[in-house]
Amino acid sequence: MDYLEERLPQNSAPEAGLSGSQSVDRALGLLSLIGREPAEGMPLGEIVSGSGLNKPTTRRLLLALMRAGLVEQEPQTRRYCLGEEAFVLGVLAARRHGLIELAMDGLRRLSTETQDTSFLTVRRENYAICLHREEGTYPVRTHALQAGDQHPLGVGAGSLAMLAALPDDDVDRVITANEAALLARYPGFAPDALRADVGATRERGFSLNPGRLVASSWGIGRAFRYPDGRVAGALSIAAIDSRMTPARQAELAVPLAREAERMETLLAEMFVSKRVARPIMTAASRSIETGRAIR
Amino acid sequence: MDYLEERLPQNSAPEAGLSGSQSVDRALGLLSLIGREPAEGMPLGEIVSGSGLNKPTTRRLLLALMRAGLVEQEPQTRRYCLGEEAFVLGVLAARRHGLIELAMDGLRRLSTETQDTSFLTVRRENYAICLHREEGTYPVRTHALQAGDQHPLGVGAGSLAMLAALPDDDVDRVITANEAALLARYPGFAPDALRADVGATRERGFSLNPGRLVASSWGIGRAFRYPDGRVAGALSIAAIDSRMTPARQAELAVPLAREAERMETLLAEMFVSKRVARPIMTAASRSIETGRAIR
DNA sequence: GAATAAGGTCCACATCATGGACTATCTGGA
DNA sequence: TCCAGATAGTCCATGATGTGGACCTTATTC
Repeated sequence: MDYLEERLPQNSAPEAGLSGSQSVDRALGLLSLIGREPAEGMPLGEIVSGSGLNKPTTRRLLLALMRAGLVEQEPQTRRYCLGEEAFVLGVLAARRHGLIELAMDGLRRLSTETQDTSFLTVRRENYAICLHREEGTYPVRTHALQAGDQHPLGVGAGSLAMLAALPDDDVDRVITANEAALLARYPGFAPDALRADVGATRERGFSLNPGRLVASSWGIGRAFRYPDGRVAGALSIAAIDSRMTPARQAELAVPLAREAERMETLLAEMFVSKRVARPIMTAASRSIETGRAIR
Repeated sequence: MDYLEERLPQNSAPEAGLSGSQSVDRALGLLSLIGREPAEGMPLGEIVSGSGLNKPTTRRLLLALMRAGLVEQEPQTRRYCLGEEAFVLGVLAARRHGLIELAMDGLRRLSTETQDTSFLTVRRENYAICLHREEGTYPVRTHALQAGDQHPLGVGAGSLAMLAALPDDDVDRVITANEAALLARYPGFAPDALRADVGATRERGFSLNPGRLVASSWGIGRAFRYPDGRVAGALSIAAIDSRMTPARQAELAVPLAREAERMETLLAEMFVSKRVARPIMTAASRSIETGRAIR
């Protein structure tokens, strides 16, 4: 009955507030779960175990999501994946949350100037998700990071830049929440190593991923903030190791910092002109400890 | 109790299949309703009347959507609008439904070659929604259509191109479903006028909007299909009337047709290589007559 | 400062979501 | 060809969950 019981100690929190919409929460949790998985979709069994719900309930909720077009099921594989409506909804939401649009010019400038591939990354709970990848012209390119990919906060250049931009206690909370995932799936990103990386990033002024995720695929990153101080996202540049010597790092850090600052200016303008205040409840303000949007 | 009772005769359909997830359906209906509205968001009262639900239920479902980050509420105005998570979800869904990515090159070519603004539009039930707008270089530009805008199928160049690409009985169903909205909010797009436009479009090979929506803002469009024959979307070009003489229409129709055909080729490749078959249930396969995703 | 309207919450009731048990379908091995 | 095992999907009695009338709270108007 307790959701995600295989992850959370049965009574960790005394189930603070009964939501009054259990099934909706569960359905939206499934949506997030399916989105998390790479694009080919998930089989029912995996969704069942991943969500902690039982099969009939899961299926029923999936049918509701399918009715709304947010989820689709492939006839061949019977796998469930995000639907067309989710895509359309994203376009609609982009009118308010158009970080990509805001960042596109900057990313293009970065990739043109440096010839390397640049990225826009945002935070999503304890994870970082790559929103856009702008190809560089240099013929040897790393494809370690695609739009839509997600890794624990701290894994990867942009991701680490955002982690380092958080206050200390948030850094601890995030690393603790991700500890299991880090140890299991990210060798080379032990919790202590991450803590050291955070320190180094703050001193240096930009983050550095020296090929830890994919060998020879290096990257540097820099976070930018909303006017109210919250971390909004990060810009990063990736290249093969031979194009990431300490000298070139310093060189690349200049346009990177320039574009990150420009992003902050753009955000500030947006918030002032549209009088868009900080939303009452956003993904970022939800409990950080659950580690998932579910429940 | 009957959802949307102010629109549907109380017992029009004997409530075909009880879903088994009433609240989820309702919540997702709200999501769609909020997405439909232009970006500043909707006040609670409007959501209540627009959905046909009562206030406590609406509010409770909104809270669930807010917990998931799909909806946000502005503290000042207390209006509800799409949240950051909806935007992120769209990016995730784009890995499968990346029509925009697929179309970007074509749109850039169109805008560069013609100097005018070009658009990607898709169908969403009885409506057409603009997914992307690629600016042209010509100094006088029409801003009649922005990304995220939606109009009844048939209203606007791309929209009309898609309507004309449907089989006759679908055309009738769509126009009938939109009749009230057309008469109320789209003077110049009377149902009969639309039917005539469909015929003209089919004969001509491309659709034409002679400034019907916004005076002097003309456009031509052409639909493209998935390999299985379903309409996938439409490309269109907009310009001021003086740049849309019959001669120039014919001239523009050439690159427009070329790019639409290219889209069909790209889609065919995608479907073959990824073996992505037609989903069991998509937005497009849902009942066409309700006119809304809700219930 | 009273009146109006809109946003938001409470809680008893009964409707709707739940999940154990079942069936159908697919896959691979002998 | 048939069986074993695994995965997908459905049924339906039960009671937990979502519902909505009534009420409270906060802004705005005159």
